[in-house]
Amino acid sequence: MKLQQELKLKQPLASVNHEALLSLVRTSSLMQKLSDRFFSRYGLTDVQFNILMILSEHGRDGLSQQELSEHLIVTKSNVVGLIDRLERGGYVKREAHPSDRRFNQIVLTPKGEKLESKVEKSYFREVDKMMNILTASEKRTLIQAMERIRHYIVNNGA
Amino acid sequence: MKLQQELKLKQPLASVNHEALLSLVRTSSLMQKLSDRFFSRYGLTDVQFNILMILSEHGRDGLSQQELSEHLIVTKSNVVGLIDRLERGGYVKREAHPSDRRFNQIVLTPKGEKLESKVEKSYFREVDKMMNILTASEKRTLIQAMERIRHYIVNNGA
DNA sequence: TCCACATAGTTCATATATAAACTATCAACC
DNA sequence: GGTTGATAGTTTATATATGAACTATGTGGA
Repeated sequence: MKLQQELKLKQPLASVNHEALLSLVRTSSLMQKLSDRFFSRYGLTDVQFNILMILSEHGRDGLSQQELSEHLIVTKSNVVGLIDRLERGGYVKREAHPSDRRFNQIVLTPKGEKLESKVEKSYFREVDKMMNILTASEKRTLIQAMERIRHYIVNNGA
Repeated sequence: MKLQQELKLKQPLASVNHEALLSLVRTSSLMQKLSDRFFSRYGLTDVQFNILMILSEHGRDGLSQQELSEHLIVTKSNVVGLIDRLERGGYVKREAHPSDRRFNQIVLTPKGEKLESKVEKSYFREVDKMMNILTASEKRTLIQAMERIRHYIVNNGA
């Protein structure tokens, strides 16, 4: 569907720049909703799955909440609640750092590991299904264009 | 910066599909943060400005909260709080519908109108600055590709 | 007319996100 | 070795978002 109808705009978008921006934002927001539905089948949110996936890359020592916040690109205060909920579900544990008591080492439980590896397979199948709608050339253009936009934001918006 | 570093991934992204998807999601999230900073200069959030802009298109009769929720593509329960906060700030008013007492007609106050028109100018300047980083051809490709992705989501994810 | 159903808005529980203020711990330096 | 400053995590206030359950109102049919 055309953006103008999707957003119920009374007038066509006057500027291609604005149309391109809204295209991107609206698509990302729809992807978010699709991903909410997908992960809720496993009793997870997308962010929770992301944490499980990051932790599964990092083995027995896990990551501190500070490190997690850097991987997730959110504030450390946000991580507190995220880990609280995952801990309540039995998917992760807060363990003491052996030499520095300021740190929590966040590690997957066996239950968390099991769920992660199950969901991950299904997740990548869905990603392929959706993204194969684009041609290889479109994907290259997209990746490249998005990188330039991020470069602009990081160097100007901050 | 390359996505792999931005997301602190230990390994390069195995699939172009996943890389394209994360490009998009990560860029949209950075845009969100940029827009947070932009609108906070005016004491607004991006969603609040969006509401003001939608209302300014719709004149004296305004919109019901239900209609607003359709424009914003959020649930009606979310709109309650959004309008509460805008009303508290003096930017909008809930008015009674003349013939159907179920409806609130949401309209801009003069204060809301004034702020909207001021912020809007500045907003479009910023959009142009950022999106002019892309070539006209990249923007066309982006708009077109995003539309196909949204079509897929609406027809498969629902 | 009254009953059933639909519609608009609200409330509540929950999840995500930030910034600011706070506690606890550690490290470094004089 | 004690003060100073940095770092890790928590708490609180606020904003956004959903879905489910609720109230109030309107509509249409038997």
